[in-house]
Amino acid sequence: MITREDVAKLAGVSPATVSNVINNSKFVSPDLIEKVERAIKDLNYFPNRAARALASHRTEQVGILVPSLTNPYHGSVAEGMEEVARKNGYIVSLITAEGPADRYISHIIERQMDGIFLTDFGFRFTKEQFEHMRNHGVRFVVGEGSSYAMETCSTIPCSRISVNYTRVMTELFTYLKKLGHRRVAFLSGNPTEIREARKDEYVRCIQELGFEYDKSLLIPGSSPFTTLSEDGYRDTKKFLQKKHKFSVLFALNDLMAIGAMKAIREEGLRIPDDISVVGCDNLYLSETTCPPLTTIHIPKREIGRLAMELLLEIIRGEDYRKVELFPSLVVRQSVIPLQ
Amino acid sequence: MITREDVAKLAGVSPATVSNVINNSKFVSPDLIEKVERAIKDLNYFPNRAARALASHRTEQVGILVPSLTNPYHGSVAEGMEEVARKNGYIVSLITAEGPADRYISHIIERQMDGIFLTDFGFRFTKEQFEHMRNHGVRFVVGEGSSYAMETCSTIPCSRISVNYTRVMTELFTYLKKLGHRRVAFLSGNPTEIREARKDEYVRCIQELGFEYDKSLLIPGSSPFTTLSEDGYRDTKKFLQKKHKFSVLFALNDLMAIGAMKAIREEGLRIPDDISVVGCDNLYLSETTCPPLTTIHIPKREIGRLAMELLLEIIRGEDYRKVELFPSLVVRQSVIPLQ
DNA sequence: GTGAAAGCGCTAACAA
DNA sequence: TTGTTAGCGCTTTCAC
Repeated sequence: MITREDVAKLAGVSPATVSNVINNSKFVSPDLIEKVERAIKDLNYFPNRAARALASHRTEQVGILVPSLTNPYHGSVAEGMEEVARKNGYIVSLITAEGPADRYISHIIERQMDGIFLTDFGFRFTKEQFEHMRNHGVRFVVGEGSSYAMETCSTIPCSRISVNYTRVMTELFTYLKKLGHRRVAFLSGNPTEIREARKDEYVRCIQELGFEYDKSLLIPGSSPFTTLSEDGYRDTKKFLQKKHKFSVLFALNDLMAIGAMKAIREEGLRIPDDISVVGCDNLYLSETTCPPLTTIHIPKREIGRLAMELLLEIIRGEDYRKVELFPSLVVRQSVIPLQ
Repeated sequence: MITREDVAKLAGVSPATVSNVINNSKFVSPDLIEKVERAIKDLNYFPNRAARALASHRTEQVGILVPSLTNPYHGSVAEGMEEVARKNGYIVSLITAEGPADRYISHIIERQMDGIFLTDFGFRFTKEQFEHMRNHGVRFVVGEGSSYAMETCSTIPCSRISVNYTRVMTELFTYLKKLGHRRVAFLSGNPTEIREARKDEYVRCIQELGFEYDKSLLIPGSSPFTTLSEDGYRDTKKFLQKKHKFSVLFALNDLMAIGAMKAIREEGLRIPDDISVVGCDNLYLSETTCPPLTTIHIPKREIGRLAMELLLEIIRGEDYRKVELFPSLVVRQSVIPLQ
C-alpha cells in the first residue's frame, strides 16, 4: 500500500506538506504543490479514508434511511443524494428500516456517520434515540412529512425538507368539484408521516371545499404495512366489496393508485367512466398507466439532492434550516366529469 | 467518546481483553467476558469502525454499483444485499454509474471497500481498472449478464451470479409458437450485458424454433441509453411508425414493456388482441398493468442476498464460485393466440 | 488466559 | 512556508 510517506519521500517534502496539498488546508508554495501532485500521480496514491476519519473525526460518509427501495420514489431520492455526495467526496450508505431501530442506530454510530437523511421516518425513533445519535456527532436532515416527524422531539436540531400540500390539494379538489364530484375516497396506506400529511390535507379539502364528509371513505391500510401496488390492490379490493358510493379514488401514492386501478377493473368498473383515480408522486410510471394517471408531482431527485446539500451545510457548521417545496398538479386522463 | 480503554478500566481488565471479547478472537474466561460485557452495556460503548478498519485492513463495507435506482429491479437487489449485510455487521454503500468510471473507482479504493457487487456493469471497466481495484484488496461479485462481463478480463477472479435464460426462453417461444405466433419483435434497450444475454437467447429461439428471422424486428435502443418505461415508449413509438408486421413484442424488461404498451395503445392497437406483449423481470408492477403482463420472473431480492453472501465468502478467503439461476415463465393475460 | 506495546495512515497543533 | 510530533481507537504479536 502506498502511503502519504511514500509520496512525501518521492516529492522530497514532509508528510505534512502532502496532507496540506491534498486538503489544501494551508498555503503551500506552487512548486511544492506541483512536485507533490506529480508524486501522487506517479505512485497512484490514494489517501486512506479510515485513517483520515480516525484522525479528523469526520468520515465523509452519510446514510439514507429508507423504508424500502422497491418504491422508485425512494430510488430517485437516493440517486439525487448520491449525485451530490459523490461530487463532494462523500459516500452514502444504505440503511433500510427492517427490524428494531436500535440495530441500525448502532450501525450509524459505529460507522460515525456524519449525518443521515430520514425519509418518511421520524416516527420510528424516540427522542432518546435521536439524542443518542446526536451525541455521537450524527446530524439530521428530515424529509417529507417532517412536520410530524419531529413533533415529539422538537429539541432535536435538524434541517427539514417539507412538502406543503395545501396549495396543490386545494387545486386538486377545486378541479374535482368543478367536474361535479362530491364523494372522494382516500386510499391511505400505512401510518407513516407522509400518509398523515396527505391525509390531513384530504380531510381539510373535503370539509372546506364542500365535499361530502364520510369517514367510511377513508380507506385504512392493512398489515403488512407497506405502500406498494399490491397494498393498493388489496385495500381497494376489500373496500369495493363494501359497496360504498364514491366517484373518485385518491391514492396515497402512484404505486397504490396503480394497484387500485387493477382492483377497480376486476370489479367490472371502468376507469375513469365509473371511477376517477388520482395518485401522488408522479413516478414516470404514472404516465404509462391505462388511462394515464392524474397525479401530484413530487420532485424526488431534487429532494435527494437538496437533502445532501443541507447535510453538507450543517456538517460544515452552518445553520440548520427548513426548505419548503410546493408540488404541482399533473392532469392526465384518469379523471373525468361525474357521469 | 467512550473508548475501549474506558471499558477496560471499568471492567478491570486490559484493553486487549476487551478487544478479544468483542471479536471473540481468543479464549477469555467466562467471568471476564461477563465483566466486559457488563461494562460495555453500562457505558453504552460502540467500537469505532474507522479505528478498527485502520488496524485490521478490513472495513466491513461493501459497495453496490448500479446504473440507476429508478428501476425497482435494482432497488430490490440492493435491499436484498443490505439485508444480509446488516446481519453480518457490514454496510453497503451506493455507487451509481454516472460520469467517468475512474471517479467511482477512486471512491471504492479510498474507502477501502472489502468488495463490490456489479449488476449489469462489467462492460464499463477495463481490465486495468479491475486490476487496480483488486490490488487494493477489493473483491468482486458480478451479477446478471456476467458471462459477458468478464469475458475481456477472465483473469480477474470474481464470483458470479448468472441467470441462465436458455430454458425459460425456450419455454416462452414454444408457448408463443403454439399460439400461432411467428413474428416476434424484440425491444432491446441499451447495450448492456443483460441486454446481450437476453438478446442472444431471443435470436437463438427465433432461429431454432421455427420463427421468422427478420432483423428489422430487433428494435435498437436510442440515446440516452437507459431501460426505463419512457425508453420503451419512445423506441416502440418509433418502431410502430415503420409499419413492420409482427404479432408479439418481447421487451428487454418489464419497465420497457409498460412503456411499449402505452405506445401501442396510442397507435390505436389493442393489447393483446392486435399485439401480444411479453416482459422480463416480474416486477410487482407487471401484475397490475392492463392487461396483466406475461413475463419472466427474476428473483431480484434473492440475487441481492446471494451477492452479499458470495461477497462474505470471498472476503473470508473462501473460493470464488459461480451460481446459476434459472428464471421461470409467468403467464398472465398480455399474450393470446394469433388472431 | 491475560496484558504490554507496536503499529495502522492520517490530521492538526506547534515549532522551526 | 515547511516540518515535527503527538495522538485518533483499534488489532495483533509476543511476552508473561
